[in-house]
Amino acid sequence: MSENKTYFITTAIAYTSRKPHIGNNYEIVMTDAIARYQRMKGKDVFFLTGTDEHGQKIEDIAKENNIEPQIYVDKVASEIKDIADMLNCSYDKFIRTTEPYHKKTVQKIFKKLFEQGDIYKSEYEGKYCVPCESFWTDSQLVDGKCPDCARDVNSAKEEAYFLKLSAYQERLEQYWNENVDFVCPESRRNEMLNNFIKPGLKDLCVSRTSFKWGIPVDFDDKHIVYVWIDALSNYITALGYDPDVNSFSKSQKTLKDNDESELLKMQAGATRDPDINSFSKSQKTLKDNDESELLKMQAGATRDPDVNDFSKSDEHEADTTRYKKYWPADAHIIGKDILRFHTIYWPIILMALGEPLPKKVYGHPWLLFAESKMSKSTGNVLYADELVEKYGVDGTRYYLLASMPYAQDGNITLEYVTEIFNADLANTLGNLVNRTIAMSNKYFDGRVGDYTQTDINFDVDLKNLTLKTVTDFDKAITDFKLADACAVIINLTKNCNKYIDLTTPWILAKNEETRERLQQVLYNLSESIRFIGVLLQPIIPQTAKYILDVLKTDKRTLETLQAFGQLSGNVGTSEPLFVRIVEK
RNA sequence: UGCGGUGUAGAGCAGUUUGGUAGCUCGUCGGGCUCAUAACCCGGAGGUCAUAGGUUCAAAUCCUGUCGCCGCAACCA
Repeated sequence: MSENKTYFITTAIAYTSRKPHIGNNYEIVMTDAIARYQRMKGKDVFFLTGTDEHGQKIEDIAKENNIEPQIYVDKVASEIKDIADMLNCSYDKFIRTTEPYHKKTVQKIFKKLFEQGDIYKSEYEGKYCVPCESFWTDSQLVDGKCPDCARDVNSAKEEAYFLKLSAYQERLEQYWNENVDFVCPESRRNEMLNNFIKPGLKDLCVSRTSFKWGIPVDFDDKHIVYVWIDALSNYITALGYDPDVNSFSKSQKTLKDNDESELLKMQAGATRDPDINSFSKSQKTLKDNDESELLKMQAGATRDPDVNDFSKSDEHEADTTRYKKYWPADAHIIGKDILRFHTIYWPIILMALGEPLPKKVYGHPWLLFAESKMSKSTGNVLYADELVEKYGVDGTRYYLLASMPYAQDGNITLEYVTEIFNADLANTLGNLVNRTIAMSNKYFDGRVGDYTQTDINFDVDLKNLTLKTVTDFDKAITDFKLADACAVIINLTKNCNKYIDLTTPWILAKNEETRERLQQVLYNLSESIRFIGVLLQPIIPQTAKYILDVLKTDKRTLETLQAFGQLSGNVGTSEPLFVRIVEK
């Protein structure tokens, strides 16, 4: 196990056009589970999330509501952050693209790329719908007409800046070839490769003049930096990257390993407290965004400076220390729809800047509502707060993590969530903890005694499975297969339940001669439950803490799972972890 | 049309890389147990593995064709 090594993981930044639904929230929960696990492995983790707040759409929404875009995005960004907190996500920093340091750095990046010739001024040509004032691509047109208003479109030109992707074609291909696991899942990698890279890259339009709500190109301010350079750059601006400071001055030709980041490894000592977030987060339910809120904002047209407490690391990156320490990213966790931007455009932007490339990008699938895309207009949608209210934070987290496939779209309905909640959390896990703790108290006043190794098959099998679960879990979560990771734990839990039936402790309790055996049985169970509790920490942190608290153990690290038999002392008493939900 | 998926018991899925008696969860039926949250444990029923051919001693698994469904196709942030 590597110690004191950094691990930088990010979600995509969420677009602040509206309150996100549970399908949007899946990403941060998954990322949180990985981040928490990496902390358990002793990594110095930096977990970044945030919001993307610019663009035409937001400008339009703000106009419709007759408020300033900034007021609008403040509100939505705050909702997004509240949801992240509610779901107990242990991010280290929440970046907003409207923050001054981000804007300033993006302008510097744009300028640098322009000055070195990677960005050039040209004309954007496309189909233009005059009434809608929008450009469309051929593939967007519906029967050759504007997809919005179904009217005819004309060819039109607009002055714009372009990024020379074509110049980096070879280097990008080389990186892809030398890092076969740069993009996962594999099916998505093939899709990118066949559809975009192999046919050859076309230069990318990186500015707009059709709207104002964005970061102006500082040397040509009728142009606004279009989404790619603005949004993608968050991953480095959040760390304090500054193109004027030579962070990685040397060549980035060979990026296949992380020698450089090793060099930049943090000095000893600055490890993060893994429990810093586990319980203190607010469980407040979120108010629905209703119109009165918007009206209120219009009335008080000024921003409340206190509302904007977004950065847990209060200081806004004034230097590049953090950048040097954490970049390149170990993992970008993003939706499958934006893989292209993260696996083609983003690496090229970084190459142009002379910076190292991220090590891994995972394009996760979508969470569908009853087989169809979540959409507010059709009512096919669920929100995090509805689920948390019914299933609790951990019930919600568990469903998301346990039921999402690795490469294919997942599904959610209240029926499915209830099914999983009852089966895995209430019946299998909750009941196991409850019955075991109850027996410990009933038969031994909570004393677990000491570990006694036996040759009894039941004991040996349970112990072996318990130890194997640790490595299986590690493998699954390292591959980002959270559903497998959950299944591995539940499998152990089921086997613990079976162990109880095989060893029949209630019969052992009847005879004084079998009292010692009874103690062994309960010990083995409690110790296996300790393993379960430790491994559940990244998945359902509150419940895991509760379990470990009930066991009254401080053996909560991965190191304590290297050998079976470390539990000692007394256990406490337990309330049911999850109460079965009976629909009616 | 190109590319990538996908079609397995009532529902949701695994298995296909490295062919060898079809598996898991939920539901259902029967049994057991009573420490426990009407939970837990065991067993049964239920599948021509989309379809048509082919290779093979042997195919859900490899090859070819067909049909259905989904995603992506360069700027939809």
